[in-house]
Amino acid sequence: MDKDRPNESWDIAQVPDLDRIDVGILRLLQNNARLSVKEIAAEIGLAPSTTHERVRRMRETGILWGTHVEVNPKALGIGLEALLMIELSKHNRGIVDQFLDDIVSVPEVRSAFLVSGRYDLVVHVVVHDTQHLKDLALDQFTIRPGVTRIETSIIFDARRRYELPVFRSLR
Amino acid sequence: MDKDRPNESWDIAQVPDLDRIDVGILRLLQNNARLSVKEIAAEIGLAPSTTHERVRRMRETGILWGTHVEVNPKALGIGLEALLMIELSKHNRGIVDQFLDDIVSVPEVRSAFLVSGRYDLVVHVVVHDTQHLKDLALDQFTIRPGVTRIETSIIFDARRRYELPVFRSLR
DNA sequence: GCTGAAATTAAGACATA
DNA sequence: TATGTCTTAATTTCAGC
Repeated sequence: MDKDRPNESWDIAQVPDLDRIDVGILRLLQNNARLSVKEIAAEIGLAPSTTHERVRRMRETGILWGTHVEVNPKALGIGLEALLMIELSKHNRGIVDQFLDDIVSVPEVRSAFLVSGRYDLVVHVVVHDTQHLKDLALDQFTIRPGVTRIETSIIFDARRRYELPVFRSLR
Repeated sequence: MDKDRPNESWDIAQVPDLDRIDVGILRLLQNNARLSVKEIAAEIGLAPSTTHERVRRMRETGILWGTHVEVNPKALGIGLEALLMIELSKHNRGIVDQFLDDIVSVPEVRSAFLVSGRYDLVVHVVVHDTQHLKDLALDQFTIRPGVTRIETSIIFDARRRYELPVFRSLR
């Protein structure tokens, strides 16, 4: 769903073929991007060079995008996370796109979703404490033109999965 | 915010010291976990072995967690993402924790947040199409005991940042 | 805590089947 | 498309500053 990525939108007929081995490789790498080709090969029962070629191909065709390390938020002084549920007054395309682009440059913003339903935007932010959250909401969101209402939901607990499921037929 | 990680919750006095160089390394690795130590060293102007030692230390102390590759959702047949806003009837701790643990084992769930405010849970799901989304909502969420209401927000567009900001003093 | 060099291991290219 | 070999490049360790 992010912008500016290679091969983000394939024609449905152009989506590269994948088989069960490819999916196995993807599963391993989504959970640990630092696995060596040798380790992956041993896990899935293929020769390292073959495994290497498959990984290379998936990178080239845009199935595999970037890799990211996870950093412990507490180590950076992040003590609180929240979801900001935002209602906009105007749904003009240009305004909404600009809004998305603007807020993603705010350091506290981790992700921003343009959605259907009661709200128009859901924004995941990370902050130091409640004071910081209040200042952020007021200075960066309430103040923006087009914003009619913000509801702040503090995140008490979270769970994440790093492995995407497969909803297509495999070769 | 995730469970079962090393050093997830440091005492505020025990948070490891970081300096600007460490933060620079973290910034680079959050955007590209495949950077070689040599490349990082060149970028920040340090010797590779020193850089390596800093990375090793941050891994050991739990500042750096895992690494993950990003996979193009379209390559796996994922055509639609949504946020499910869920209201629960009972706020008994055990029930809520169990609920979180249960839904994170549903393949379509990417992340689940326990939050304050109008809803109790916000769940990010990935599906093939709208039919799939309907089935998922009914079969996996509406059906669960304790769920009183679900609002489905389809995600039209999204932006993400992979770099966490720093809200603490540095050595 | 930083450096530079040495040893170990991995990545990436290629010829072959 | 899979494999084994080979070359290049990286990681990781360590003695010295």
